[in-house]
Amino acid sequence: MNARRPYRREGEEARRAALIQATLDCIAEGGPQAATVRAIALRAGVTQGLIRHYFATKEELIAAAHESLMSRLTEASAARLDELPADPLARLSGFIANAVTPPVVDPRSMALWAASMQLVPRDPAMRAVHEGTYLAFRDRLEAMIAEALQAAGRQPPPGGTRALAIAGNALLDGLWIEGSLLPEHFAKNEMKSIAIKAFERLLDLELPE
Amino acid sequence: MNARRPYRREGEEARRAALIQATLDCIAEGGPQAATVRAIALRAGVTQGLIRHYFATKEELIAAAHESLMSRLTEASAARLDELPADPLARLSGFIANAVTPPVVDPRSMALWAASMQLVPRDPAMRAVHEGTYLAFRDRLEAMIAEALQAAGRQPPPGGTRALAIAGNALLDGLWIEGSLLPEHFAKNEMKSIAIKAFERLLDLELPE
DNA sequence: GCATAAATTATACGCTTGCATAATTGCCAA
DNA sequence: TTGGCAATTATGCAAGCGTATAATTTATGC
Repeated sequence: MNARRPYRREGEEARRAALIQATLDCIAEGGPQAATVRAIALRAGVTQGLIRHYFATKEELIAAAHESLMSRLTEASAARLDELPADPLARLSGFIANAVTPPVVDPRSMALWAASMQLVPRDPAMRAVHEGTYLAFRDRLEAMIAEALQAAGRQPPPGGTRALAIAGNALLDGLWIEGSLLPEHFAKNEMKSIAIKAFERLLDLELPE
Repeated sequence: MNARRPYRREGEEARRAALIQATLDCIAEGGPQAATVRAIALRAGVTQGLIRHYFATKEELIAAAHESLMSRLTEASAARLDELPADPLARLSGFIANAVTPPVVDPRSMALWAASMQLVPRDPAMRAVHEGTYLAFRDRLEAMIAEALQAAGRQPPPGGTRALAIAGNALLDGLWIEGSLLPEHFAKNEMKSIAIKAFERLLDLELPE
């Protein structure tokens, strides 16, 4: 006569958050195929039936997890913005350094990002999220570039700052990926110094730090 | 009394190649989870049992497919090198343009790349392949940068060309990703022009085209 | 305290998966 | 022409999957 497993009732929000967190952990650790309903439930400390109680389908849970991940990354980035100095040049420099060093550069985030990238081409919802976060980041970068140029008394190049923002964004993306994927190939502060020097040349500007 | 399905005997190499191709098609279309033994066999025009005859396990087939993909990309890149002009500046310019325009920029390649990126952190073999192809591409770029600088009579910046190659590689990677992922966000030749202008500023050099 | 509703566990079902193995067929050598 | 062997098909199996649903326990309001 095995006793039934005892349990505590948690609020809906807490349980949903725990399930989402467990889902992300599973994906980060073993890829999407490791994120089975049973594995997620086990990691969240509940039995598998409970998942159905909060998410009608597994697909729904995956989508919620992705949305949570992306908004968390966006929030983190926005929060950091407030911590940056007010001077436009130092501000841009800090923003760049932030994007290519831990904790933004991180194998786990990279794994999760790669997993969602895979869904973007065929899942419209995922695509919309990616589009939104990409443009938000790029627009933020473009604004900071414009302010930095203005502060230094420089003219934006012919064609405006759009091309600079696209290139700068691509540069940061690429460095983020390689820094996360092959961290031991780069010295301690190499990424930061490479990124800032590249932006200095890109913008024809001297950046602090 | 249904007749048994008729078949033709193919050489081992042809069948292996067909199975690998079918595997890549499946992954590109529906992600790794869509690459089931049955789906691959169906696409290759054989029955599922045959896969076991050529690959001891599905994992082995996946690894072979990944290796094939990567070496094909490397070969394609190397083949293009011969088609580039001899003049170092035009050569670098052509190399850059090539990296950010179709057929290199391509949603299918992007999907396959994302799928393998996911495996890099936990599969040592995948990691080794990624490391090798990344460094090969970067070294090639670094050599072309050095030649272009020399041809223009410029000195490499303090710290040498390593930093420039890392940054340039990251720039191309980032543009490749976004160009493949959100193609309709960029005008016809915008990627090419952005990439070349960015390199011009990065290297303080005028590039043709 | 007790009834009641909701949260959670427990169990089961049908399907798909990767893999094994037996049965057959196409092809080449003699 | 015809054996014989390897390539291929066909069939089956156990495990794991997502989902459905019934049974039970926790908490809450009266």
